[in-house]
Amino acid sequence: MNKTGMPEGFAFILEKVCPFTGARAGRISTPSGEIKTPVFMPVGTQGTVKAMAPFELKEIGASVILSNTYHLFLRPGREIIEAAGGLHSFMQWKGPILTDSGGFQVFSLATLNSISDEGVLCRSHLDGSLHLMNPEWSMDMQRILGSDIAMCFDQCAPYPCTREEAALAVERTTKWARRSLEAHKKEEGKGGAQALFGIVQGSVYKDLRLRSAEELLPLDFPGYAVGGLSVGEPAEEMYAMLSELKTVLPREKPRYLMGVGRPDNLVEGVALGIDMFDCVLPTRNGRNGTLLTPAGSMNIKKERYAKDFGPLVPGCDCYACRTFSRSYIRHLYRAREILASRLCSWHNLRFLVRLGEEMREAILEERFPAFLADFRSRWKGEAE
RNA sequence: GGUGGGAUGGCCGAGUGGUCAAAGGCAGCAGACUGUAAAUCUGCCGACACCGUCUACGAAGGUUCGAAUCCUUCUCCCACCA
Repeated sequence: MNKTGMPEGFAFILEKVCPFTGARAGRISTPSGEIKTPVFMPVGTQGTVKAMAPFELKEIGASVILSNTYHLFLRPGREIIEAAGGLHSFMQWKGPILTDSGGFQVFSLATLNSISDEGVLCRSHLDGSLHLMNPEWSMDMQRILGSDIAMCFDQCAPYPCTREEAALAVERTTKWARRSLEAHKKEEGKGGAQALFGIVQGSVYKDLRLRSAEELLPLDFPGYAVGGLSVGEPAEEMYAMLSELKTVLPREKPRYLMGVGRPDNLVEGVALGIDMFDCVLPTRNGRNGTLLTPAGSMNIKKERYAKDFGPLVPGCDCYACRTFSRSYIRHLYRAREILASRLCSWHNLRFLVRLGEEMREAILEERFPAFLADFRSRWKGEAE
């Protein structure tokens, strides 16, 4: 670990900051390659971005993908991942991987869990078996996975939640961040370079967000994530939290807004100083027949597209848009053909990855405010 | 020619005197999806003047306060026998 809190093989260079909005362009170096920011990271929960092969992700322009500690722990399990030589080699994705700690599953699988300071007693959603998940467990598993960026084991408060609940989650998240860091240092001795990011909690309470950040900053993580947002709160609440954190989070470290999201959330997030995003939306919605466009979502299942032989989204450079008509994709979807899921995921992923590229370009070329205004004027939430 | 079984909303298919505009499934239409228990889930799905009325369970007639359900005749389909 060098003097800036950055582990070997990991670095963040802030290339340019938009003086009007605070939008940032940068580069993250990892042992598996470079990530240009702002960046959208496709989610590959079970060691695969659903319906997409690694070479296709490369074609799409994805530079880093997400995977999940909890899911890969339950299946295939620690032993098999270790025997495979880590996740990169197991899933044949050579680029950077960020692993989520399992903290989010504590929240999303709440009915199966009981939480204490020690950790989370979690019933497997697969077979009902009982597991204790805590910072030490998470750091061990993330080391086995061999991700380039690991996340602290945190507690994500639901929305809505009371101040008291949110405060407890912050308190626990801080405790767990210390333990995560401690455990991670020990794991480092076992070889491999991995950056560990801290996660700011605090629900929609400004003071709690600030407290959470204040408590985590001394731990000097090489990157900071904002968690516990996009869990059902109005977008304005999310933006309010981000603007609160904008000046508090260290300028020279990457900032990651977890679980976001929609194109408008990405753009507003970048305008509020965020560098990294991940979301299941492009793949999940893609599998469910919803496509992203500059104006908003469009549902390819609609009857109105039955005889629409134009491209999915005019002007899009993705394989699906370059090749197939709306009518054809609608047909595939209705016929429940697996190619529909693939092509819609393909488009949505490309759309968000490109959005990151476009924002980066705009920031570097010092025209982000115009980009922002243009995006807002086009965005309606729904296409046509 | 005889005997038995059957005909239910776009399709398949429950229902055998009232609580039936009629289960369930499919198809259709619409909506949702934000660190993935999701190729998932939800709603609508006879007509209209839509908190009500009308038309409906092969057709026509009958029994009954009341029928998709019981009776009669007819039409068509299936099986077996001749």
